[in-house]
Amino acid sequence: MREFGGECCDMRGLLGFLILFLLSKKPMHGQEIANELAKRRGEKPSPGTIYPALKSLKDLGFLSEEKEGKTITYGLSPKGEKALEIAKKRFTRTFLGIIT
Amino acid sequence: MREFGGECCDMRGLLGFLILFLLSKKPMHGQEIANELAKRRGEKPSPGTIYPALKSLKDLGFLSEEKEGKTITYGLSPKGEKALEIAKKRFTRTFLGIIT
DNA sequence: CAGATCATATTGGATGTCCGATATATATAA
DNA sequence: TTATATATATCGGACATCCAATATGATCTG
Repeated sequence: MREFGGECCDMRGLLGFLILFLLSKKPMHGQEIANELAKRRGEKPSPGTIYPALKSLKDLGFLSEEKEGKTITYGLSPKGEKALEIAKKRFTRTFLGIIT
Repeated sequence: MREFGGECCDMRGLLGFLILFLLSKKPMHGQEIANELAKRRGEKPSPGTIYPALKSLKDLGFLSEEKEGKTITYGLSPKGEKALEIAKKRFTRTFLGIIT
């Protein structure tokens, strides 16, 4: 049970969900997202984590992107917003009562 | 990204955490825990999921148990309560703002 | 134009998570 | 006693997650 062995409570499986949530607050590019996740998690996700995650979300049609020079600013597509709402409901039902 | 492919938002990596939380509310045996998880998740975890998870938590010294016939009622040990508090803090910091 | 820096991207692999199938033990029913 | 149901337990393996290392491309500075 990895989440209590010292690296308690990582976000296994919920990374995409967290990214969608963060992007719903404010459009960001990859590094900004990584930094924002670092604040929450305590550790900055590696490039090999963040970019494949973004690619997956993009492939699912959940992201809008705007390229400007070397940076790509991501936001939520309408499909992404819808997916986030559904995911939020499930997340809330599953973890209800834990956050007090 | 499995959590949006149709089986959105499973609890990957947070199963042990959820079990500790449930047991902090009320001591339960394996099947009760599985049923309680079913309510939250929508799907009942299989025996191959729930019992290894309980074993891990037990091996970590987080559970107290009381055997009575064929059922084993689990509760939290002092060590388990402490671990839950720490895990709750991390969870809250990570997912703050998502549950509205 | 080099050289440095930053953002993005890919890939290989170690590890973790969870399920299905199966097995054991206890209790209940016929 | 035999059959059935329920709770617990284990094992093998499919799949997912995430990181480290590395590579690509753009921007800036000397």
